[in-house]
Amino acid sequence: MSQSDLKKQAVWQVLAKIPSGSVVTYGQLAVMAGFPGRARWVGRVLSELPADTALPWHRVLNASGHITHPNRARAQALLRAEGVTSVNQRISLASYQWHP
DNA sequence: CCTATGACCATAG
DNA sequence: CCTATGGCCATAG
Repeated sequence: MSQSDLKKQAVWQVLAKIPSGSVVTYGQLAVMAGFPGRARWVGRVLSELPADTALPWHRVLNASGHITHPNRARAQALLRAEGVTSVNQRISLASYQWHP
């Protein structure tokens, strides 16, 4: 078990707790996992998730409420099924952002 | 060691 | 809205 694996697990655990119908930003996820200022790294961790993961990767957006994931259509479809709507590719963080 | 590259971010213009 | 800049940092070459 390497240190980097443990750090990634911290991210996965926080991600798993994000409830359906809400979203968080990469920066927030980084803070919640205990790595403030490392949003970029979090994005990298998510990019390594297997395609068939059960984790809600689609609930993570960039700071401006845009889906940055390569497969935007899929992420948007999943979010819409949870009641999260977007206007012009933009999601209102004010309305959906998760506040633990 | 150095450079390049990201599912990023805040700020400035 | 857009680009540029500086910061962040693991990974790859």
